[in-house]
Order: sequence, then structure tokens, then C-alpha cells
Amino acid sequence: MLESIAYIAQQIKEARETKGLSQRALSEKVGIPQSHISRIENGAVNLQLSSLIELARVLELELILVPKEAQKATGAIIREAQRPKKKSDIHNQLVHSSASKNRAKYQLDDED
Amino acid sequence: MLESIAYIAQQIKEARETKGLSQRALSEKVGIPQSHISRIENGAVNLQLSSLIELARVLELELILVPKEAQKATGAIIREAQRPKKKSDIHNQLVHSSASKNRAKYQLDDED
DNA sequence: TCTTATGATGTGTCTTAATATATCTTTTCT
DNA sequence: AGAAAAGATATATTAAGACACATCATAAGA
Repeated sequence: MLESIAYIAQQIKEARETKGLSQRALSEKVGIPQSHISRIENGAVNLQLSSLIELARVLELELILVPKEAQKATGAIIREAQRPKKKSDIHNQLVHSSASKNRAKYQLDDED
Repeated sequence: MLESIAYIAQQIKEARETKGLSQRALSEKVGIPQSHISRIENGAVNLQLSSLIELARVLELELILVPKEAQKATGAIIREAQRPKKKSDIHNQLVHSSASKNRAKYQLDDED
């Protein structure tokens, strides 16, 4: 399983696409090779925390641990934040939704 | 830097203590050696995402990526969730506050 | 078509997380 | 004090992340 890694990987990919960055562009900003970013986004690696944090920083995301009981409430807020605020941002919606069509394969070993 | 690792490590430690678990007890639940949990909580290792996710699962935490703009709002909700709901839970507050006295050393290499 | 941009994939090397195991220190009891 | 529990630390081994680098496949544009 480890579908949580799939979720995180997908979040990274969507955030990158929302920002209109190619893997190579992100690679230069964050200092991680494009080949590795590809593997990360496809869930092909069990990345280290430092890599995730660096990616998150450049993508203006914050990695946090939320108590399960608070998850629903935070989820609502986050979805709200991700909603484009200006009509000129509808473009983002398109990029975003096309991104969510992508299936993550996640060939990580089934541990647990 | 990588103070975000310190933050995550501290969150794990506090969640464990709030649940009244020893490192060894958590070790058995999650299948990670106590020695490694110690290193994780002290920020002495740059742990892998699977380890963090496994720990979070057992500690009933969810690892999420929050847009920076939504961070304040989610922070408020999370603090609310962490507040003990019953008077009988004041015990947790004590454990929790004693935990926060601990300084993390974080001898991780200064990258960036 | 040829080029260009993008993402995916392969290989070899180095580093280090994760493991097993043991031990040591510190704290907390009785 | 001594015993027990808890956390920190040491060592050796194994597994795999991260890297550099090249290359492949595909799609988009000229």
C-alpha cells in the first residue's frame, strides 16, 4: 500500500502544474534533478523528508501533521484556498483538473 | 536549516507522548526499532516518507501539504483539535507541556 | 518533416536511512 | 540504595534514495 505516498506525490505534481512549471524548471529552482522529480511524481521512490520539504518550499506548500479528528475541517479550508480567487485564474483550474486525470502507478513495494 | 524536519520530529514526539506511549511501545506498534525512533525524534536522521507515514498512521495523524496561504486558518483548527476535550484529559496537557521543554539538537547537515 | 520541449527511463556511483543488536545513561519508581 | 523503565548511542550490515548523465518516447510547433 503506502497510498499516502501516492497522495503526496500527486499533490506535488498538481502544485507544480498549477504554478505552470515544467519538471526541468522546478528542477532548477529546487536543485533536484528532473529525472528524480519524475520518479517522485510517479511514486517510484520513497523520497526522503528533506526532498519533500524542499519541493514543498518552492511550491509554496507547507508539510504538516494533522490530527485525524481535525482532518475534515482542514480539508475544507485547503480546498477553499486552492479555489482560484480571480476570474483570470480560471486558467489554473484547467491545468489543475487536467492534472488530476493522471493516474499514479506507484510501483513501490507493497509493505504492510 | 531544514528546520521543518525539526518541526515534524517534534510533532511525532509530542503525539507519541500525548498517547502515553514509550518509544518501545510505539516501536512495536509501528515496526520501527526504538533506536531509530529515538534518532527520528531527535532530528538525527532525514527519514523517508514511508517511515513518517507509518508513524503518523499509528499516532492518528495525517500528513498533508497545505498551501501557504491556508496555513494560518488550518493552524487554528489544528490547535483547537489538540486542545483536550474532557477535564480528565488535563493529564495530557501536562505530558505535552513537559515534552515541549525538550530541545531538539538536529545535527543534520546544513544544506541550503 | 525536423526541431523543440517535456516527461519517463536506464546505469553507475555514492551516501545514508533502516535494520538488528547491544549497551549506556537517565529517570522513576519501591 | 537497587530495580525497572525509558531514551540515547554505538557498530556493522543491507537496502535504497539521490545524484550525474545520457537517452528514449511523445507531443507540439515551425
